[in-house]
Amino acid sequence: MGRRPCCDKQRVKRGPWTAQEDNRLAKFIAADGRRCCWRAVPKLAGLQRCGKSCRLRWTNYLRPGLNHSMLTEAEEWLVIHLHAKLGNRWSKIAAELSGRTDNQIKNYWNTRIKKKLVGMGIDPATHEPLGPTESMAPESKSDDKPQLQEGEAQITKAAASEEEEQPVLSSSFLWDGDFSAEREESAMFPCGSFEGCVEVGDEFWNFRCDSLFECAELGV
DNA sequence: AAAAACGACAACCGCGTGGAT
DNA sequence: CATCCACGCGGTTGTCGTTTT
Repeated sequence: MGRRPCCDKQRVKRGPWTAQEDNRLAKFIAADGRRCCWRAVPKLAGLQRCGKSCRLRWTNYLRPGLNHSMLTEAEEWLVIHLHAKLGNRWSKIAAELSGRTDNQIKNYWNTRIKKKLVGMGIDPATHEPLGPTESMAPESKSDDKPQLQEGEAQITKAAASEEEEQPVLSSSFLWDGDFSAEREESAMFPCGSFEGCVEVGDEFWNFRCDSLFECAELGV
């Protein structure tokens, strides 16, 4: 429909941001940058970037409170679980994880989780088993009291109070991957079941896994 | 040691949406 | 109601570091 481009691509700098640019943008936004629209920000902050680029840099990298470390196992579970529920709604998924951005979640999904799921025989798009092994389907275990099987984890949203019983999210997914080679700081829980609760934003999520499963950085 | 391949992530792009006029 | 504008979202690409050959 003949939209106007977001910026003059001829005059605007592109590519990776330098520390100096980061500094300028962060200082400007911290001062009173959010009182004007993003389009005006680069001009006022003395940057040769377009407003869109500034907004992206701020929201994905410079914004206070961002967690730039790798996702924890609990966060990975949450991402997989939320993706099964929401699909590629990265911003919605990111909103459930404090200090994470949609871009971060999206990249993590595309580069790591996707491969893990494929390696486990699960279609990342549908969360259904790949190939003819239909018996692996999560729906096939819809008993009232599901007994978690080898490598299976369950995540439920913890009730906000003792009266409030209904978990907003409650389901399980198969997990028979091996993470042991990936994180040195990980702790192995070689047998039996392991349960915990992790704080994500202002909410608490319970998780449980039986049998061989690695749990890292959970702080529970 | 050098080149090629691969992986991870930052950044860009186009489109949709909602508010203002 | 139509149009403009700013912003946010999701998909894609580019860049750089690491690993493999």
